Amino acid sequence: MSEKVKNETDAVDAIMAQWQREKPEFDLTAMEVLGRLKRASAMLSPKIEKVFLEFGLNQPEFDVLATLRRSGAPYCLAPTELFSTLMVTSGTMTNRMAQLEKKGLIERVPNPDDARSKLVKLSDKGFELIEAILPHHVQNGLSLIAGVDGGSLSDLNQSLKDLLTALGTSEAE
Amino acid sequence: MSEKVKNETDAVDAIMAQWQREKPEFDLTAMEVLGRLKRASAMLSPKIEKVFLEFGLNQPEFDVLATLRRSGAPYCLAPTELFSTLMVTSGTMTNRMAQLEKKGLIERVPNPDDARSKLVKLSDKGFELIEAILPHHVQNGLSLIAGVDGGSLSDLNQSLKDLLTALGTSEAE
DNA sequence: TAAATTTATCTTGACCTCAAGATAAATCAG
DNA sequence: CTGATTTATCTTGAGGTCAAGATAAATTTA
Repeated sequence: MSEKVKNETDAVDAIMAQWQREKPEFDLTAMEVLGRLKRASAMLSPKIEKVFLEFGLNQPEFDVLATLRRSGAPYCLAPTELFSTLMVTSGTMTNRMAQLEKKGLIERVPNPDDARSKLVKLSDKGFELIEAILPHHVQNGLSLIAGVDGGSLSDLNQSLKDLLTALGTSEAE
Repeated sequence: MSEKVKNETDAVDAIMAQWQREKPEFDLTAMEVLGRLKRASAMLSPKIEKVFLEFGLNQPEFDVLATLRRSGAPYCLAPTELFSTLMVTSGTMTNRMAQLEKKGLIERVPNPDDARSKLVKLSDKGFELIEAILPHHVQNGLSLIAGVDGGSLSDLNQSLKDLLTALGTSEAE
């Protein structure tokens, strides 16, 4: 458990030391791990988005194209499925779709089963773009975690899975 | 390392299965762990902010008050120290300070050493509010991770620390 | 089948954030 | 000491998100 030999301190250690001094009566175990989780996510986000920006997409736009792409042919989903998968509101999805449609990366096609919605479909241009980005995105991810040894990474993955399971998951990338 | 017996699947497993089907040639190890990290953070944020909202603060406002509080008496910092600690821009900090000042939770006092800036100081009201919130915040954090067993949590904390160290940290809560 | 209800999406208004440029004080060069 | 540069902060304009309300189609009920 805590038999590792690493003595390096990160920014969260400094924060915890302050809290310990000011509020010694608090059990800080949760704040520590939750603080690290938040910080890690915050630091990684711009590094991940950087690749998308080089291809003219921001993170939200990439998320939509990636969700359509991994759904498999014909790369077509209902808006409801998209925004529930992506954990955003319907209004947010409306904006994103308008943006992507203007760029010609998706198309709205009539839903034969439900006239209240139009389906969202990856255009040829959108398909080609996401295909072009994906290898770079995957490689970028590998680079970002390259400094962490395999065992620690495997621990991290399993622990996060435990946490997500405990929370009861949902959302996408 | 991977000798645990848990077979539960989370949402990221489903996403990875789609990618595996569509893009079997990709090494998805990074996407998997980064996806879980992002998702865990996204799911936790509203649950953490909920406590602050009950006290009339949002997350950004809490962050400022908490940073001042843990800095210790006299609970007074320069804007630059605040926004670099909190990893936001100076303009964002300007807005937050205006908000908190309007609520009477902070005061701007002249900086004797540098007339370009005014120091930000927790007001009595601000101090009392953060003191009132903190126990609830700490308890809430403990509740949020209650479903994860101690060993997994300890692994998670250490792995995140490894990751943050590898990334080269910065920011606050 | 017509009214009531539910579902799927869009619209509106407000909030938070950032990047880039503007201001003003502090510090440095000569 | 004076102009040039750096530093600290604020202002402005644009983007992304959400909550709540508005629409309109689908479904249920009588």
